[in-house]
Amino acid sequence: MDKILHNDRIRPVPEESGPVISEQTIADRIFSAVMEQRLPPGTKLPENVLCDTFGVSRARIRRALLILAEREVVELRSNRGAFVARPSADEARDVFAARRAIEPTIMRNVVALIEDGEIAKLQDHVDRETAAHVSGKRNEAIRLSGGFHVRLAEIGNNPVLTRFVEELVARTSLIIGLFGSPGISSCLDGEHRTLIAAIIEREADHAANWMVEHLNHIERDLELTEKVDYSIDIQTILKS
Amino acid sequence: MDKILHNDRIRPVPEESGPVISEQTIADRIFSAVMEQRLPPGTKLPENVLCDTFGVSRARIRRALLILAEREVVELRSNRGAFVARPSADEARDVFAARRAIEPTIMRNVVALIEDGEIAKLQDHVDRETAAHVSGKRNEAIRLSGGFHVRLAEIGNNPVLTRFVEELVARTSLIIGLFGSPGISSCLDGEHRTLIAAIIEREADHAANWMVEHLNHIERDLELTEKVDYSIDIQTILKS
DNA sequence: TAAATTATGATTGTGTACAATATGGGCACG
DNA sequence: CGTGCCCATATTGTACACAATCATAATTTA
Repeated sequence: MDKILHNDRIRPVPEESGPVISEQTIADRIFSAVMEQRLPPGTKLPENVLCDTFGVSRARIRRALLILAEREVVELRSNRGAFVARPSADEARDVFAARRAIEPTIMRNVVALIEDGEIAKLQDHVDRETAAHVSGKRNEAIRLSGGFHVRLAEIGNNPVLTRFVEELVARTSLIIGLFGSPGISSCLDGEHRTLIAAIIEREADHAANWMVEHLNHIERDLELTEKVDYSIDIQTILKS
Repeated sequence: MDKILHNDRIRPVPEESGPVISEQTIADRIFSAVMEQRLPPGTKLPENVLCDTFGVSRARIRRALLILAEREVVELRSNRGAFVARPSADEARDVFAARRAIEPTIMRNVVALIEDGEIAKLQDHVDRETAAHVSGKRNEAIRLSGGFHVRLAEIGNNPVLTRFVEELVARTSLIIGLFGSPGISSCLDGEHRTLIAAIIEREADHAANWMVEHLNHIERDLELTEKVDYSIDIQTILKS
């Protein structure tokens, strides 16, 4: 298990990548792994393994884990360690509600601010999404799909909202991993194209409304029933 | 300076308050102090002072500071320590834009979910705001004013959005401290009453629009020009 | 006298060692 | 044979001490 985590889920950092590696970098790498569903919800993240993986001391790993806990993608249980978060169905609904609150605004900002070069890049991005889909590269497809929303947030040019969206997109990956049906996600890149079309036409209202619809569709394709892992809940309940 | 920080800005934790004090508690206390403008922007937060203040080891203080840095209310400068954040004018605009994206949604949720008892409590809250205003208790007034928005978020019953609002309200306190004219804030509790009126009438659109207006008014009363603190910038620029 | 430079002190960053706690297996007992 | 208890082990939490870095002040020189 540890070996698998070490060798596969988080790739060891290359030796030539600078003398030290910051906790921010470590957090980002784990964050990316979560976003790409290489680290499934509930995965234990032992400090030793992460120390070996990144070649740093425990102190730095602990800071990285604390950063991730603040972003709600990692759960720190006292004296038990760090785990990739397992959002509940309620949390999932809250995450989507939050995205519906924020991302329409981002679409309006994008329509107001985007330049032609950026539009071409967005279309490129969606092309890569489609390519990943048809060639069955699931991780790649998931990464690009979330990255599209983050990219829009960046174009929207509000770092505060961008940070929120980054967090929400990562949590959405966890949610899809927990509540998603495996085959459903094949329609997402199509909707992304619809969003781009609205952007091109500079139709802020259309763009905002399509974003809400898009998020609704993603949420609707989930099975948001409490698949409680009883082995965990019994433990937690009985201890308290 | 350190003595002032120790004795006044952050009250020493009472001795009887349990054997240990968690980093979350420490972070919350500093967070509250920032929100109440007891800790002005740019204030240095030396680790050993905080150790003495809270009676804990440096390790815990460092974790608390990292939590606060993630919430963007504290800035960690490498090898120089922790400082209360000094938002730029651009950041200030972004914070208000983010609030305009999120808080109208919260108002809609409030209108949909609030119960009569909660309405009475909200009115109580605003009464206390007014009382603090007329009696000149500036800190109290600021705390209650921000707390009103957080309270609404809690009633909105979406913990994800609530956390975002908590952060944005705290950063708004810093922004008002930096860019606000001292006497302006006397109209806020009046607008809060308008918001409550819209909630009572269950007019979701009104409530949402009034929230946007309210946030616009707060932002408009600021002087969002870059008041660069040259003493700081000169240092940073000349060294690099 | 003023500016530059070095030296000193204080503060932060980091690694290591130890203590506390939870997990899992073995053992006794019902 | 199943259940409860206890001990060994592994992992996390915490404190301490040392190293690195930066700010301040004194000193020297032009």
